[in-house]
Amino acid sequence: MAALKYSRQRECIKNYLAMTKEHPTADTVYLHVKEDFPNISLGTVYRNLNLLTDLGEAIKIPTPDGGDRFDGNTMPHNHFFCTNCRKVLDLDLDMKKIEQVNKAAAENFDGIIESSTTIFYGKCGDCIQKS
Amino acid sequence: MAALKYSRQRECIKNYLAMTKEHPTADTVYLHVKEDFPNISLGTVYRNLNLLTDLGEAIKIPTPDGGDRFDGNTMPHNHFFCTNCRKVLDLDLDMKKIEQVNKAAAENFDGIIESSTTIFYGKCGDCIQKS
DNA sequence: TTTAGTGCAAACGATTTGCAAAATA
DNA sequence: TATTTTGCAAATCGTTTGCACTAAA
Repeated sequence: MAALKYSRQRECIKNYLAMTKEHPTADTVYLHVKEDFPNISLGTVYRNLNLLTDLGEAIKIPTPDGGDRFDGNTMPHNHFFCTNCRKVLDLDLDMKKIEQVNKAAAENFDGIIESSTTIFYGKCGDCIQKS
Repeated sequence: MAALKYSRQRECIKNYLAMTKEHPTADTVYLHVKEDFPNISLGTVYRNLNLLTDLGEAIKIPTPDGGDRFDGNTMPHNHFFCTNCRKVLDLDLDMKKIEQVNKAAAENFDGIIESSTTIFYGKCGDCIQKS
């Protein structure tokens, strides 16, 4: 049910997610979209972010920080979380390896594995240089 | 600093984590430990759960549900999250595969990868039968 | 007797929700 | 006009924290 209706706010959020590479928090999205829609509320941002993830047009990345990050790139790929500066980066990784792991995991399991998320932890290049 | 001192509450939490396989939330731990320590507070449970994870005597598993789960089994292993009943299960998986993926990930990355967590998603055996 | 751990309750940050008004179909 | 989406504010959820008190070393 629930026929989807167009909204400029959602469009703007979608565009922002599509062009940025910084894996923003909901609040960062809010701050950015606010430039075009000064009256937009955080609630609307959350509603649309959730809607987009449900539609498969965005990805929600949980971090050890508590808050989630959002990513407009829905192609299967992996993420790196810098434990020093708390940045989230994309990780270029042969997805064949991931599929192999998924397959291996399915072998001794009586349920159905639909997907898997891997987050890598460590220090990013920037943080290493500064130390 | 901060010399560690014994506490029966912590001991009880530790024992519970050691014997259960259900990957409990902080609240579930609280409810259980309350049977032995009726006056224990949720704050104490959180403090000890965090202490134990810092000491490496427990693992904190973030779920898409928001709340974290805790695991007394600190041996490297993987977890499965049932998107239907929200249960967390252990997954028997050859850790060599995981290490391969970690290694592959490090190759094209200018930072340092210290660890990685993989969570598998799907439907567990119980939920499949019931449908 | 010094230091760490506890219970309690208040505070917190991230996210969700109810509702009347505004936008879309 | 019918239905969805919005803005706002209050509410909720999981977790953390300050403080006076108790237990361990």
